[in-house]
Amino acid sequence: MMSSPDAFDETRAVDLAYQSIRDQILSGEQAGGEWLRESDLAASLGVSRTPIREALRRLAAEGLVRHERNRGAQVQSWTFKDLQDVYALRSLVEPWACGLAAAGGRADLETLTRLADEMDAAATPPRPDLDTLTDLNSRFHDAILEATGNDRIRSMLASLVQLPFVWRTFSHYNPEELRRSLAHHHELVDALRAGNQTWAESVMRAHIQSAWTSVRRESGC
Amino acid sequence: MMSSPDAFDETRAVDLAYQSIRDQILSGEQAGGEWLRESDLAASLGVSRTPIREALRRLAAEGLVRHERNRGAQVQSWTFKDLQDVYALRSLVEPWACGLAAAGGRADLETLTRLADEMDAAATPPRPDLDTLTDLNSRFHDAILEATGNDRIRSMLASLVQLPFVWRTFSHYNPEELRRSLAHHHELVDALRAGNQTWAESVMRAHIQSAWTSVRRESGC
DNA sequence: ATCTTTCATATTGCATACAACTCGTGAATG
DNA sequence: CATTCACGAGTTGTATGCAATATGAAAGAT
Repeated sequence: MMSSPDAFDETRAVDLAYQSIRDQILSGEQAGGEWLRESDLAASLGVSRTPIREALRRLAAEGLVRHERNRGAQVQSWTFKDLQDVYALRSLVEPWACGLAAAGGRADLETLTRLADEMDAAATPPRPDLDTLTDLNSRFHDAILEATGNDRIRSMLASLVQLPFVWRTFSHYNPEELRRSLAHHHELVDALRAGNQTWAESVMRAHIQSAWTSVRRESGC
Repeated sequence: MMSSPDAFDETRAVDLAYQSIRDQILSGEQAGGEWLRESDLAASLGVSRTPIREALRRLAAEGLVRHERNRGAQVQSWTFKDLQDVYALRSLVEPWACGLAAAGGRADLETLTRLADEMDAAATPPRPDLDTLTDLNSRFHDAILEATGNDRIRSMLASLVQLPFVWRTFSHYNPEELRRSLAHHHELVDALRAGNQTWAESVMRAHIQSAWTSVRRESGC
């Protein structure tokens, strides 16, 4: 699951540990609140505690695990308020970034188009492939952020989107919502191609608000 | 310099290392691009390489140092574009957060008033005390973010404001700009007390744009 | 002379051993 | 019976030794 962005070298013990633990968390294999014992992880991955510790600290910095002094790390557990906070921030920053990308005219329209098409394909099989959709979706959004030329936005939002990951946003969509979400992506490409800042910003805002509505409904709050 | 937020325990080697290295960077003692050798730091702080490594990784996650595989860590060096990116993001997020705080009405007005007054005091001596001003300022801004109730905003912006730290924003102000900046703080408290979202948001935006103008002028760009 | 190869050195990456700390358990005490 | 204290098992924190990797300079080939 979750293709590895080549910055990681599987032969390195730290990266192996980081990815493995991260996948366990994002896949829901490890429930929130679960303790992550260094010895256990080290034994199960066949490395020593040293790289495990480093991986855990990295994950703590990203907010995926909670670190307690002299007690260890546990999988971060999320509340509805966390989701609320994340979507509030995303719906402020990401539309703005999208507008910036449109105004700058540096977006990689070929890649964006390809990603949007691939998402269409991943959605059509008898059963939509949620893992692939999630992966393509995050790459689509990241490609837009990249086009802003402001790398700080990317790293800031990167840690934000991990929570929706855990909640598996796409599994909350009904067929019509999924179709609408995919349509938004194509509309975003058009807005970027037109270089229309307001249009791009508005579509992205609608896109996120729409997602938030689905997530909120499914959260039962 | 830089009062320690009690989350740190000076008896712990990691925290000692983290704070020490961080202070060296923020104070400008270590120039950008300088290599941070684990052995050197370990020897100079009287601890082993293990906690040094952990501190360096933490600083890397916060963007203060740059880590290169199998080569080590060097002090992150900043360009004008980095400053530009940071201020662009701050002037989007922080005014919004300030408006949120005003609408929420949960701001700790006593503390904010006290901080603003203390900054006035720190600015009046023959020579303004820039270190104290910087410290009080970051606490003032953080107190506003806290009032939003959205903890993610705080941690997000925390990593952003470190760069202006390095650039020692206050040393760029001329006397009139300093006076205006302090006046903004008092006006922010009034806007928050009035619960006026638009007012609070606007003052904060003006506050940041004003700072950006000073910084840009002094950067010679 | 210039380019390539080899090797010494410095540095990080990882494994392991030991120290310090946390917390539950149970005995001792009021 | 309730409370406190002490202790021991389990876990994290730190130190140290060794392996792997990168860099630069010297030697050799073209």
